[in-house]
Amino acid sequence: MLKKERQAYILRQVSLHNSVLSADLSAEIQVSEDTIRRDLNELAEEGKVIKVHGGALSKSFNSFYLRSDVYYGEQKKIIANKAVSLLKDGMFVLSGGGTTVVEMARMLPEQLQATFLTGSIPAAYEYAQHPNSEVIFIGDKISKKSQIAAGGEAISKIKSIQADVCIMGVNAMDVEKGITDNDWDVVILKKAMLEASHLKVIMSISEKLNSVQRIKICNLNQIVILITELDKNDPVLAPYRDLGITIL
Amino acid sequence: MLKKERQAYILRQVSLHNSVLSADLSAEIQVSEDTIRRDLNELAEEGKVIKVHGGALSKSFNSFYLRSDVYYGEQKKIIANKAVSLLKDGMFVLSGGGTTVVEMARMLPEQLQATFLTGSIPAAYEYAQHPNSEVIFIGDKISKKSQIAAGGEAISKIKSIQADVCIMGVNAMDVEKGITDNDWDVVILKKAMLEASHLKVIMSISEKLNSVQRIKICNLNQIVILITELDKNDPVLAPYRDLGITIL
DNA sequence: CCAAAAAATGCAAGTTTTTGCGGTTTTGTT
DNA sequence: AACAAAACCGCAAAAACTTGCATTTTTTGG
Repeated sequence: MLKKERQAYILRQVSLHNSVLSADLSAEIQVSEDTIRRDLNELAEEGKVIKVHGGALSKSFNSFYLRSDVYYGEQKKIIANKAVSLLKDGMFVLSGGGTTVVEMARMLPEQLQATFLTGSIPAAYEYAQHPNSEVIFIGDKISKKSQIAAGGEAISKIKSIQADVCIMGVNAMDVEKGITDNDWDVVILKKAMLEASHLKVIMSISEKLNSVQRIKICNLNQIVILITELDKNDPVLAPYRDLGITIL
Repeated sequence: MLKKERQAYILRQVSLHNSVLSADLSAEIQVSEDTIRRDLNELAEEGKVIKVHGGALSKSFNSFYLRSDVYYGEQKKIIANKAVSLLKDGMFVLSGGGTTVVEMARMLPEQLQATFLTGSIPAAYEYAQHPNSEVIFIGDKISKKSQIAAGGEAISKIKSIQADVCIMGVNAMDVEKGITDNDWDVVILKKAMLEASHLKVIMSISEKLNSVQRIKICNLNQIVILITELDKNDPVLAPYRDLGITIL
């Protein structure tokens, strides 16, 4: 096999799998690992691949795996935009505290006159910037990890109210296992929030779909509306639609 | 799986779920926890994540800074420095929400283990950044003007506690007229805060000395400690010292 | 076609990186 | 203060890399 052929084969494998191991290639092409290494080094010098210890990565690896926060930001803006459309004047909105919620808070239309209840410091801060809406902070001890008020005080306060809509981001969701999270305080809080509101809306970037974390918040059949950055007819969402959830 | 791939996976999990546990990752990727820990340390050194006991946190989630306009930054830093010296381990601190307080919150010594109660969003945010102190947010409707929780709920909550020290900035003070402000909500709140604490400390840049605003909070003889950016023996402060106030 | 030069390949020896493991220390919690 | 989990430390084995060199293959110029 010619050198050029071999390198072409390597490139194909890289673009196919996003990464290759020197040992694998060596076995596949039946040449010594040294040769593979030299090939990879050449390809790396030419800028065709990224050489790493043990093999090589595709150039597009960075955008594929190391999706920047900016990239997530775009998705979250799409979600936030859809969420905003649910809000009407006079509504009582129980709101969580994730980054998606903050994004939504920044996008509220000027004239909206709603009342937001939240226990999240960043979210409250953003809501407070809004000219026509009110913010009520549900106080308690602040959980450092998530910057939200968590504790019996907050829980009982939430339980005592009845909101029109509850909007929150989720950490993980799965058709089988429902909505899950890994922070005990947050779970308790979210449970209470969902119980306290009539219209239960959750927001999630599609990457979090079909993932599970340790502590369960609720089953999916409790959820009324699901917002992702995907088109509402995307096949990935089919199983959720089948559960009777409205997809936005 | 290549090391780089593994680290990329970790980064994705972190930015997706805001936090990860070493044990989880270890199980997911099927490598020893030691390896995960080494990865997390590397990523932390590169500034990609924040390493904590047991796992790591997303950098972006924990660092969206609240903008705070500091006009008299230097003077307020001097004041904040003096105020910090009053705080001791185990203290219950009732804290206001002005820029000076925020400045102070940023200057807390690492090891301080105190509990801060506040109704101010910016202040709570800063306190929450501190590694060893606790923050309890006193919730209520947020007054847009001052970014603090103001209302009957907050008042009655404050009245039900007994703090060691109350630290707040003031808007105007005068030997004759006492401490005054021009925002009704804030006045009510500050009154309650002063009543609820044993050691009453106020902070003010010297410019605000001998000025009066519309609504009265209290007389100066109630105040125990006054902190300004001036030297404690500055003649401007003489009338206040004569009232029996300790000048810092 | 041939021979010299150049390039490519494989191999061996030595070095570096990576990883997991046992034991100890630190940390956080109760 | 006590306990368990997590972090740290040092070590050792395995894998990967480097370098130098000998051998083979390809190229090139008569």
